[in-house]
Amino acid sequence: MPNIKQIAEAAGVSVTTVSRVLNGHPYVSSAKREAVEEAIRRLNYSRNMNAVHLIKGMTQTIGVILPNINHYYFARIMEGVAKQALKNNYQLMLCQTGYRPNEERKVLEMLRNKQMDGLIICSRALSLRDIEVFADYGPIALCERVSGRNLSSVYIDHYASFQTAIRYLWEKGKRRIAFTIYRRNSPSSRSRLKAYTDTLAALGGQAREDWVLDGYLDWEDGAALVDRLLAMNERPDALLITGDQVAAGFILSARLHGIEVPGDFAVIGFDNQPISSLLGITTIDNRLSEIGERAFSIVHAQISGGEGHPVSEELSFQFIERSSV
Amino acid sequence: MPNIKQIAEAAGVSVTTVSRVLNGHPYVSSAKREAVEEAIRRLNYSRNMNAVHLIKGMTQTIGVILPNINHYYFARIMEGVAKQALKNNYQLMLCQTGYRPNEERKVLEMLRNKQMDGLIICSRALSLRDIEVFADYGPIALCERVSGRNLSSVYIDHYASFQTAIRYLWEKGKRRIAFTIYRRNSPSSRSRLKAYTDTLAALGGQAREDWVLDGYLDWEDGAALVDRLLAMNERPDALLITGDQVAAGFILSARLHGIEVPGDFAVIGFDNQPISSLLGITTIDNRLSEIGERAFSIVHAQISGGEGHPVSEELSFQFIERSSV
DNA sequence: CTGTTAGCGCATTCAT
DNA sequence: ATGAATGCGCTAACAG
Repeated sequence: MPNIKQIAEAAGVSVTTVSRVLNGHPYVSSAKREAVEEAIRRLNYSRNMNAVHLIKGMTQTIGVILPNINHYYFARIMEGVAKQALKNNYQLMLCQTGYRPNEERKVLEMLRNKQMDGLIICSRALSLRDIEVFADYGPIALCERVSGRNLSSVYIDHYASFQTAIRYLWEKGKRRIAFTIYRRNSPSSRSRLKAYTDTLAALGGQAREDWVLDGYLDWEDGAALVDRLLAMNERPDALLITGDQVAAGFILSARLHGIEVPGDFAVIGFDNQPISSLLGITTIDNRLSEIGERAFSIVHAQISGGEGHPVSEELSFQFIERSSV
Repeated sequence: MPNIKQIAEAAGVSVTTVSRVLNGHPYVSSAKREAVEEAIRRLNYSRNMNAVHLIKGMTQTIGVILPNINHYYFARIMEGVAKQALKNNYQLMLCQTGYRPNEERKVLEMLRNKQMDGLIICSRALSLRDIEVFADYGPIALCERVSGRNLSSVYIDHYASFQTAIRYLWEKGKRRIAFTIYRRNSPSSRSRLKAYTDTLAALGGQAREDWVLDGYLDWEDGAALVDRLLAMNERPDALLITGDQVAAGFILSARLHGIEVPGDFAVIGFDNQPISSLLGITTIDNRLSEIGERAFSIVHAQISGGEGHPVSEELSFQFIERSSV
């Protein structure tokens, strides 16, 4: 592969002039411009972007941390991020770290290394304190509510969405409400647990610790939920299921057991996945794609606009009433 | 951010020595090694990887081209790729190009640019001829059958899998077999169409052009398929549906219309997605995650092992009999 | 409008 | 075991 110097020689100009046409700068006579373009074509030249990255101190790349790309929640966020990245001519580093703190640290280190200009964290194992340290090296946005830190944030109000869902169930006459989550200590789970407790207390209902069901992430977990409920002495009459694929797994498995939704259990799902529409699951649209798009745009704006303060942006969820309650 | 020279000064050694401890080389006295490590810690030094990439002519990054990450098929392949990337300490550039030739070209250009050391193409719009040109700049693997070119390939024999499915339907007494695909001119669709024609001809059945249904990619497409079938004068009695989410969309929508599977239409899906298990869909496991893993490993081996010839690797599909036929 | 020159930060001969 | 010097390929003052 030839370099810029060889192109300069071949075209009979200086490297500066080559660099200028490469970067579309003005002040190049069309004669020289054409000579350079001809040399580039003839020698099959292509710029070595690593040299550009070195000298500019930037890579036009942002990283995305997520536990697993093969899950609707993350793939949908990523889709939104990628859409904006394409539009803004940015590259994406996909970092599937499986909630392993050390892998997350390696990615943060890449920000420091200048392999990426900014970072989006869809979900995390590390503490905010550990993450914030790296904000000195480039803008970081999280897909969760964060405040009082040098970190940007795009989020849905999970507390309010849970409150909405619980009140809806209550109005429909449900008094025995349980809910499922994946990780008990995730930020969203904490908000939801608090909403569960607060809202039922306000309504005069009962928030039961043994009705907080964790470890539910995917289709098969939803299917397994049926057995767990059947084994209970005291069964709930309504379920909030955080993730429509879990809700779908539950509903489809329930049918096989002769259990009816909403008859035996009312169900509210989350994310408004395509499957929820097909099964008539009442759900809450968390606007995942837009979260991804906004996260990208915020990070991108901070990279371009010379930093500025971190941004916090709340997107409003949407309650979608169908027929599972 | 300090650079290697400042660390050298702070530690009272030369930059060479710093570089040596950075890269874990031998022949450094422990006294100097510790001095360097201390200086690194004290000045909060981090290597600028762009300089390393420039001088080494490599980036420890491979790119992945796919049309859309928010689809089971691609997310599952990507999961496999990412698993191996993590294990081998490689970075992944996710390039969601939406079947736009120009975007695919930009990614190929990045290979030439030395922004990535190799490339995996999950699905494509460009011709093999256009792609092959770039194999001079780094190993490229496609997730489809390719031969006689300077390109590696990991694939399932779609011809054989279709043949298997059609014969199975035939044995079950089905004589009016239709099938759905997404893109009519994709390589896999061509194989499938040929298998459809050949196999039915061999069995003495009828391959009908109007029973080749294209444009079916996702859940809602499956749901829409119901209407399309109902509008037909002559209806098939069996469907091969390439993608379990499409099959699921069809089955769930069919139920709402009082149509029975397998009673009115037998269905065979593809990919062995979790939903197929929940709905009892007979399907063909295309081993997507392993395709991703193998694609990564092949590209990685070629990068490390100084090229060598392109590799072609066929993975065997698995027919999974359930209750939709 | 054009060219000379000086780095960007690092790895790596080649001496010693 | 260590260091001086060279260069990876490019951009951007600066000087004309």
